[in-house]
Amino acid sequence: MQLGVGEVVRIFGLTSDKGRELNGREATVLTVGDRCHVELAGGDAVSVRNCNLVRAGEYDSDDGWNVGRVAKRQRTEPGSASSSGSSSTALAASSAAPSPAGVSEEGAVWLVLSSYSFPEGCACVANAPIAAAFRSLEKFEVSVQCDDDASEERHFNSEALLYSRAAAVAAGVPFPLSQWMPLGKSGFAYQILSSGSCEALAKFESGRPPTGSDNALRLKNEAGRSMGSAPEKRQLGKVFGLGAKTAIDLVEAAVSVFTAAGCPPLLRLGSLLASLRHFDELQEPVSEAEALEMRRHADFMGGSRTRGRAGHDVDLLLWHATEPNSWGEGEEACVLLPLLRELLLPAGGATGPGLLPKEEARLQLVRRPHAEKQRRDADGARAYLPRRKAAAARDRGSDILHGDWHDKAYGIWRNTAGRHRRIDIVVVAFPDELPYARLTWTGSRTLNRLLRHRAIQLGLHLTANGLTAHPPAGRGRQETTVVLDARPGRERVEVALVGHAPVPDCTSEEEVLRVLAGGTDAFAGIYDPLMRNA
DNA sequence: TGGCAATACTG
DNA sequence: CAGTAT
DNA sequence: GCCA
Repeated sequence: MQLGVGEVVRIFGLTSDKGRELNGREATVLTVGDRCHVELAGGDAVSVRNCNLVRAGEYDSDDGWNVGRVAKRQRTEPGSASSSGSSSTALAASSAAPSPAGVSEEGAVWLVLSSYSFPEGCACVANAPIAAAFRSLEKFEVSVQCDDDASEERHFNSEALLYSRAAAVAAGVPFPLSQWMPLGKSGFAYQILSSGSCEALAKFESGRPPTGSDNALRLKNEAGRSMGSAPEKRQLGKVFGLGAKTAIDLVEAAVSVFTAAGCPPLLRLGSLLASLRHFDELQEPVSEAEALEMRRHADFMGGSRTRGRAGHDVDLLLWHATEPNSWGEGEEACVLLPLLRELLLPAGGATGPGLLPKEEARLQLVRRPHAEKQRRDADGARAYLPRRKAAAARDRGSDILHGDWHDKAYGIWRNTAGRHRRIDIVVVAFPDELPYARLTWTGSRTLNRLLRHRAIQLGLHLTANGLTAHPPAGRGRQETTVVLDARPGRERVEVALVGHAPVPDCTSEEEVLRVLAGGTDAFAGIYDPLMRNA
C-alpha cells in the first residue's frame, strides 16, 4: 500500500508486548518506506512496518471493532480481479509460498465482527416475559409442525410466523403492554403478565396439544402431525444437523434412547455423532472470553463487543474496505480456504484448540466458484445479481439469477479448555455488500423475515447481497419507484428503477433501512447492529 | 384470495 | 426431493 | 391467521 506523508493511518497486527498496545491506534505518517515513522495522538513517534498500517479511512466507521490480518493476498483493483495477466507475478509468489492466515505480506486488512452477543432486547423490560413467552410458543409450533407444515392448503407455519411477529412487537414497543392494550382477560398478554405463562404455553410445556382459537384441542395439524410431545421434539431438534422433521419422526416413532449406538440407518448419523456427543456443550452460552479466544486463533486482535447476553454460537463476519473475498483461481486466491486450513485440526483425534474436521463433526462449506463470482456482464454489473428473467423461464418459475456469494463455513470449534462451540465464519463477497451481509447475519431470523417482507411490499428484493427492484413477472422492462429520502426538512429523493436494477446509494445499514422505511427514519432503532432484537 | 424471506448444501 | 442450515 |  502506498502511503503518503501526513496521511492518517491505523496500526494493527503487532504481536510484541509493546506492539500490542499500539494496535488499533491512529497515527499520522511522518516518513514513508518499508518502515514508516508515524506520530501517535500523544505526540510520540514510532517506527512501524508498512504492512502493519492501513489508511484510517479504509475502515468501516464502527469504532472499536476488531482489526486483524487473516489472509495473505494480493491487492488488486476490484474490477480487474479476474484478469489473470495483470497480477500474475504476485499471484505466483502467493501460491508458491502459502503462508498461514494472518501473515500477510501485503497487509490486507479485514475487519471482524463478532456478533455473538446482543442486549436482552426489550425496549420495555416489563414486556420481556411476554416476548419470551411468544418466542417460546413460536419454537414449540415449529417443533411440532416444522416451518413447512406440509399441508395442502398452506405450506408454511402460520402459527409460528404470527407468534414470532408478536414476540418482535412485544420486544420492540417502548411502553408496557399491560397499561396500553385492551388486554382481554383471556388474552395471551394478560395471562402471561398475571401468571407468568399462558394456557397455550403451559400445554406445550407439559407435552399436551394446545387449544386453538376455536376452543377445540389442536390434536393434529392440517398435515396430520401430532401437536403433542412438543418439549421432546423441541429438544431433539436442537442437535446441529438434525431438524424439526427428524425430531418429530423420532419422537413419534417412540425412539426413546437417542444417543444409543447403532441408531437406525435411516438417520444421517455420520457427522451427527459429533453433534450428539457435544450436544450439552453446544447449548451452553459462549462467554466473551471464549469468543475472543476463538478470534485469537484466527489471528484476530482487538476489542470486542461486550454488551448483552451471550449466544450459543460465535459468528465471525470478515470484510475488507475495498476488496472482494476472492481474486483469482485456486485456493490461495481466496480468503476462506487458507483461513480454514489454518484453523482446521488434523483428522484422527488431534487435541488442542481448533476447528473439528469433517471426519469428526459436521462442517459445511458454502463457496461459489471464483471465476463465476467475478464474471461481469457487458455493462460491468456483477453477473450473479438479479437482472432479468432467464430466457423463456423454462426452469419453471426460477426466473431470476440469485446468489448468496459470501463464502461461509459452519462448524464446531474446540477451545483451549476443551469445550466445543458452534462457529460460523462468513467472508463478505464484495465490500459494498457489507451492509446487506451484516444485516442478514446479525439477524434475528424474524427481523430478516420482517424486513424482506417489507421489501416485497415495496416491490423490492432484499438478500444478503443487495437490495434490488423486483418488478412483477411479465414481459417488458418495468419501472419500480423507490423513495430514498422522505425525511422532514429535506429534499425528497426518489428513483425509478428499471427491471431488476439495484437500489442505489445504500452504503450503510442505515440507508438500507431508510429505504425500507419509505425514506423515513422509522427504523432508526435498529440502525445499530446491537439493537436488532426482533 | 394469494402469499407468507431467501438461499445453499447433503444424502 | 426432503431435510437442514443460515 | 392476517393482510393487501
